[in-house]
Amino acid sequence: MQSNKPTESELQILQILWEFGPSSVRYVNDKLNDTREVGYTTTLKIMQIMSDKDLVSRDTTQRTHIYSSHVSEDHTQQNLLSSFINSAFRGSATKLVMQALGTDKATTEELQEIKDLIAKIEKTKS
Amino acid sequence: MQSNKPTESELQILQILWEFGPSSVRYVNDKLNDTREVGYTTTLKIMQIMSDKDLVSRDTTQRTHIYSSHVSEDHTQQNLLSSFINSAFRGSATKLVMQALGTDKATTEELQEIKDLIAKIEKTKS
DNA sequence: AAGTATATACGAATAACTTCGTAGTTGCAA
DNA sequence: TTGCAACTACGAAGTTATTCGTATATACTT
Repeated sequence: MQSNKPTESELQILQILWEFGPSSVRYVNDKLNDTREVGYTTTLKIMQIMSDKDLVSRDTTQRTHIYSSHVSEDHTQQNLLSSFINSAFRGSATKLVMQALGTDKATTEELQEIKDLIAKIEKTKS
Repeated sequence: MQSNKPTESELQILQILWEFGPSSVRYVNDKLNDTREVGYTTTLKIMQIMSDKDLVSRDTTQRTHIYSSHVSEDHTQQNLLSSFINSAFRGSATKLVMQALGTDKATTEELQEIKDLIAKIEKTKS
C-alpha cells in the first residue's frame, strides 16, 4: 500500500513513466523538456529521491539506470483525487463531478460511459 | 479576474470564509483549530498575506479586522479543478469523473442531478 | 489608574521542494 | 591512450510556504 503523496514534479515524472514505461533519466528529462525547461541533474535528483521513497524502482545493472514506476496510476489518482475533493470541494465528490462535466467537452461516447457507470451504481443501490 | 492559486492553508481559510461569511482572525483560527492545531499568529500572518494577494479584502475600521473572501468559491474551484485535471489526469476530465463516481457514495438524488446535467449537455450537442 | 486580555505587525526560524554546480566514473571514438 | 561525451552522486543554494516569538497598541475590568 502506497499512500505517499507525490509532489508536483514527481507526478510529472510518474506520468511519463506510466505513459512510456521504464525509462532512463535522459529519456524522462527529454520528455519533460517538451513542456518546460529543466536541467538534467534536476531530473536525476528528483528521480533519485523518488527511488528513496519507493515511488519508483530502478535497475542499476547497466551504467544507464532504468527507472520504473512502482505505484499504479489508478491508485495514485485515487489518492490524489480523494485528498483534492476534501481540500477543494469540502468532501463533495458530486459537486466536483458537476463542475467537471460542466466545462468539459466530453464526447458522446464518454458521456455514454458515464451514464453506464451511473446505471451500474444505481443498480447496486436497490 | 483572479487566477492566483491559493495555497493549501489559504484554501482552508477561504473555505471558512465561504461557509461563514466575513470573519475575524480569531473566528477563523478557532474554526481551523476544530480540525488541526494552529497558532493564532500563524493564522493572522496567512490572512495578511492573503490580503496582500487580494484573495481576501478586509475592513480595518474597527480594532478587530474583518476579512471577507474576495474570490468566488465557484471560480476558485474551477481553477483548481482544471489544473488538477491536467496534473493528475493528463487532462481527461472524463477519467476523473469516472474515478470520482466510482468511489463516492452519492445519493440517489445526486445521481439524478448528474444524469440531468448529462442530458442537458447531450441536448446541446445535437 | 493599573493590570489583564486581545488585537495587529513584523521579522526570523523552519520545513518542504526544486534546482543546479561540481566531482568523479565509465564508455567510446579518433 | 588520450580526450570527449554521457552517466551517477552529492552537497548546497534558492524558492515558496508555514509557523511562531516578540513588540506594540488598544480596549476592558476592577
